[in-house]
Amino acid sequence: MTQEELFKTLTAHAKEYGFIFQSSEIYDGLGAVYDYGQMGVELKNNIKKYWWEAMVHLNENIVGIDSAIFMHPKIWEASGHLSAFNDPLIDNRDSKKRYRADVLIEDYLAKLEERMNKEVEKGRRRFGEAFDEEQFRTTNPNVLRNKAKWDEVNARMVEALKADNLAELKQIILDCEIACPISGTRNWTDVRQFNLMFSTQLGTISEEASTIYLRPETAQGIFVNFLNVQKTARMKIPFGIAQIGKAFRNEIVARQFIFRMREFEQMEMQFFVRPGSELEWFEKWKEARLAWHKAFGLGDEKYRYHDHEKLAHYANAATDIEFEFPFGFKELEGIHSRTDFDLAQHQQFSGRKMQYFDPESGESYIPYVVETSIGLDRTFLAILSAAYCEEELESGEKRVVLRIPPAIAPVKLAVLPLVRKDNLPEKAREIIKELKYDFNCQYDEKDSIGRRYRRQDAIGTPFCITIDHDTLEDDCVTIRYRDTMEQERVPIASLRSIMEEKVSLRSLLEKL
RNA sequence: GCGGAAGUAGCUCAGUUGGUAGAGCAUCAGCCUUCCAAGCUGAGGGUCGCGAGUUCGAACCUCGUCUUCCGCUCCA
Repeated sequence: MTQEELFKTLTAHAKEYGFIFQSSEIYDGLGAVYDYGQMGVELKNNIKKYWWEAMVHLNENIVGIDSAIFMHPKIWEASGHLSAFNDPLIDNRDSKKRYRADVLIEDYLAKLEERMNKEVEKGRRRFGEAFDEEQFRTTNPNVLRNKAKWDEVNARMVEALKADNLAELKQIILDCEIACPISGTRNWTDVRQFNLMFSTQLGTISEEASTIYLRPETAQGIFVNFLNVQKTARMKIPFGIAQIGKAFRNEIVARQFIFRMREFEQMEMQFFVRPGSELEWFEKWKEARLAWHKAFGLGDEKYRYHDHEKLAHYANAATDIEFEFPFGFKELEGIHSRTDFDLAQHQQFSGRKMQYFDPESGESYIPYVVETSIGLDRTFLAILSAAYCEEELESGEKRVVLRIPPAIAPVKLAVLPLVRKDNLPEKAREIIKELKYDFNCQYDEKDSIGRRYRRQDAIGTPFCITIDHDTLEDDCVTIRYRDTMEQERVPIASLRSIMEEKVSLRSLLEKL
C-alpha cells in the first residue's frame, strides 16, 4: 500500500469507527472543519490529560489557565497578527503565482529607485570631483521623472492601503505595467483581501458593535495574564503557564484531513525566564518535549527536529518537532525562544508594566519567554496514523488493528461473554459494574467471539475480557491482548490491579 | 485561490443508446453457540452531493455550485 493509499484508508477508517466526522456533513460539509466522534473524543481527551499531567502536575513551577477565546482587539495589534494576517493578494493567471499586491508595488518602487541611483552614478562618473549629488538629484530630468513617478505611485499605494481600496491597488499594478516575475505577463486577477483572522461583532446593536476576533493562537491569553498568575500563584522565575484551547485561522488552503483545520486546538506552555538564560531553557524544553512524544512508543525514528534557519522577528531560536505522517515529515510542535517581544509589546500597547522583580538579583526586568506549542489535532493524527496497522494472519485473513498506546486508548477494555446464554451475559455485566468507575469499558455480546475481537481491534481496545463457562466455576476470565492476540487466564479479583498497571497514564509519565 | 480528478445505501462498487435505483459487506430483530470476522430467517436504510437547464422522461446530457483527493500557492 502506498503512503497515499494508506492515508485514504486511514481517513475512511477514522470515519467508519467514529473517530472523525466531517463537520456539517449532511449539508455537504464545511471546508477544513471536522468533528470528533465517540471514539475520537475519548482519544483526544486522553492526549490532553497526558499533556496536562506531564506539563502542569509534574512540574512544580508550571500552572495552568483557561483563557477566553474572545480578547480585547488591541491584543492582536500588539501581537502583530492584525497586520500580518491581513494581506491584499493578487494572482497571476499564467504563472499561477500569488503575490502580496503591496509587495509587488514596493518592488516596482525599488526598481525606480535603482534607476535613479544608476543615473546618479552616471553623473558622478561624468563630473568627477565636481559632482554635487544633491544638486544633480534636483535638476537631472531623468532622475526627476523617476522621482515624480515614485512619489505618485507611493502616495497612491499608501492611500489605497489606508482606505482598503483593493481596486485601486490593482489599478496601480496595471498603470505601472508591473509584470509577473515568473511568467512575465500582466494577466492579473483582482486584488483580494485575505483575512486570516475570523472576526465577529461584540455588542448586539450593530452600529455600536465593535469588531473582535477569534484568537488565532492561544499564547496571547497567557501573556496578558502573566502578571495575574505570577502574583496570585506567587510564582518565581523561572516558571511556566500552560493552556489547552481552541484557536482559529481562516486558512487560504486547508487540507490533509485534520492536519490543517480552520478551527484547531493547541496545547501551549509559555516559560518565563531571566534574560540571558533563555537559550539554556530552550535546549531543555526541546529535549523534554521530544521525550514526551517518544513516550507514546510509536517509534523514535518517526520524530526529528527541524531547526529554523530563518527566524521570525521576535525569536532568537526556534525549532519544530516533526513527525513522519503518511504524507511526509510535518510539524507537530514548535519550540520557540520568543525573547521579551510579546510582553514588551503588551507593555507598550496596554501601558502596564510587564516586569518581574527578581528577588535574587534585586533587579526588575521583562522576562524572556520560551514557548512550547503543540497541535493537539496533529498529535491525534500522528497517533492514529502510526497506530493503524493491517496485518495478515496465518489463516490468510486480514486483521485491521489500531495499536494505540493503552494509556490513551479510547476504550480500555471490552467485556465479552463467550455465548449469549447460560448466565454468561449476567456475569459479564457484574464485572463491568466493578470496573467502569476506573476504566472506559465496552460490553458486546453480538456475533461470534472472533468477530467481536476484530471489532475491538479496529478501535484500538488493548484488552478483551472473555467470560466462559469455566468462569462460573473458578471466577477466572481470559484476557486477550490486542497486539499479540495472546490469551491469559486471570482471577476476576485481580482484574482491576492488572488493568490499572497496564493502562494508567503513569506508564507514560514515568518515561519522562 | 488556480489547474486536474472524483462524488450512487454506513463501506466497496454495479447501473445498457436517457425509460420506476441494484449487489456484497455492514446495521437491526430472531434462530444457532463456536476463543480469533464473513451459518440460517427476516427487516430497515438512497432528496443518485446540491441547484438550475435540455427532454414526454435525467443517476446518465449541459451549466452552475458544494465537498473530497492530487499538484501548485499560502502558512508567526
